[in-house]
Amino acid sequence: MARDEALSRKRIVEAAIVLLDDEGEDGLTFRALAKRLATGAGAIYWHIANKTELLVAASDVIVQRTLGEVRPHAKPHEAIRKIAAGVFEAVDAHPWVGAQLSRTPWHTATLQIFERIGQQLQALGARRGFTSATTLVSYIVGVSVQNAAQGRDALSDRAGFLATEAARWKQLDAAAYPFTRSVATQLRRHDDRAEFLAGIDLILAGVTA
Amino acid sequence: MARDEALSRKRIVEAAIVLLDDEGEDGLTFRALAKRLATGAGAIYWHIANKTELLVAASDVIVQRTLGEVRPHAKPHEAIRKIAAGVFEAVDAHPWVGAQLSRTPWHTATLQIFERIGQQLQALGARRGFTSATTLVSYIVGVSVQNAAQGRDALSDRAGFLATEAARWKQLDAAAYPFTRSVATQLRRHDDRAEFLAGIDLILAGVTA
DNA sequence: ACCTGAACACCGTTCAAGT
DNA sequence: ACCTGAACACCGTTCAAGT
Repeated sequence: MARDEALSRKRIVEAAIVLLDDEGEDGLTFRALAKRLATGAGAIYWHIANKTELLVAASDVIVQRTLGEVRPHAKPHEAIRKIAAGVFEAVDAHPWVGAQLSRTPWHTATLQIFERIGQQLQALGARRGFTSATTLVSYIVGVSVQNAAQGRDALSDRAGFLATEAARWKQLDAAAYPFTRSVATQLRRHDDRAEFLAGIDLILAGVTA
Repeated sequence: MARDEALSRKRIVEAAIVLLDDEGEDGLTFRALAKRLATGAGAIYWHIANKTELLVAASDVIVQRTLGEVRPHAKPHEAIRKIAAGVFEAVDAHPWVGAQLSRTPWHTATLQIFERIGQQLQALGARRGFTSATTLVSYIVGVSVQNAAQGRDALSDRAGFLATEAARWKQLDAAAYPFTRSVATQLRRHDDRAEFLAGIDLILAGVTA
């Protein structure tokens, strides 16, 4: 639709998002994007400086949209969990956003997450707001990115993947990997999203300790 | 030196590390690597399947070396700080390792960090060892990656960079960014490594709460 | 002002041909 | 068994030429 509209930065970024979601990060090429926009590859450069800027703009759109959809919550602790879960799910749904967030930290997208978290920490009466917010944002972005990066192997058969991994952990050298072996069973039955939120609770326990 | 030795997986990986450190991640090409090894690009493929495998092998070497250099410490809390600081500094010195760690989580390198942290958590008597270890490792890897990613802008003139950033934060819209504005001063005087370790302490406070 | 598309300077990877 | 290097199928980006 709207294939005959004039080219614009907005249309280009939106087409890039669709392409990234459809084909993955490798699928975004100027040639493929130009084809979808029914134009030449060079035309895009009139509106966007380069591929980096395009990726930044695309992931900013996703993060902004995501945070806009996170409803406020009266309890700060619960509000922080909702923001965290929102980012986690957004990066899970758009794995290419994860790579982008870790590549350009403290730009618009991360700063918006930082602000939202910080406001809730203030409401919580946290003493060391800066350190607490930094820790939480780093954790949220870090886990989301790592989750998205491994998602591909595991997506189709998550239970099977975890079972195989757990079996591998159990066969590790007993002298070198005692801890990993001892928690292999927990790996098999764990849920990434729940584990991520448990980490949020852990950090918040430290913040309010 | 040793330029006339036979090609081997080990020599290739070591040359790749030097090249990555010298020229950055973009500097690692099979052509450049072949030139340094005084051979043809195709020769490398006899020993290494592809570029991904080469990057994984190279970052495994760095992480293994790093963890080997972290001296044990009688106090678990202090030991965890030392492991964390070791990874942080290694990724800071070899930024390309960061990208690799977040790209392939739970492979050899990350698993070794997980094991080392987990052992200390057991020594600490932490109840929920799996969740605690997962949270700490995610945080350590996440922050290290994000720190390495932004390092380039900031490396030459760290104080100036932070001052500029802090000034930018203070000029943000007051209604939309109240928290960020309120901590701008702390950004200017903060130290990345100290802040990172403060986050470790925060999480450990939650673990033992 | 904006678009086109060929051209440039690269990549990772393959593979026939050598030793 | 191992190495060579040209060739293939791509990239991001530029730019003269068009409208």
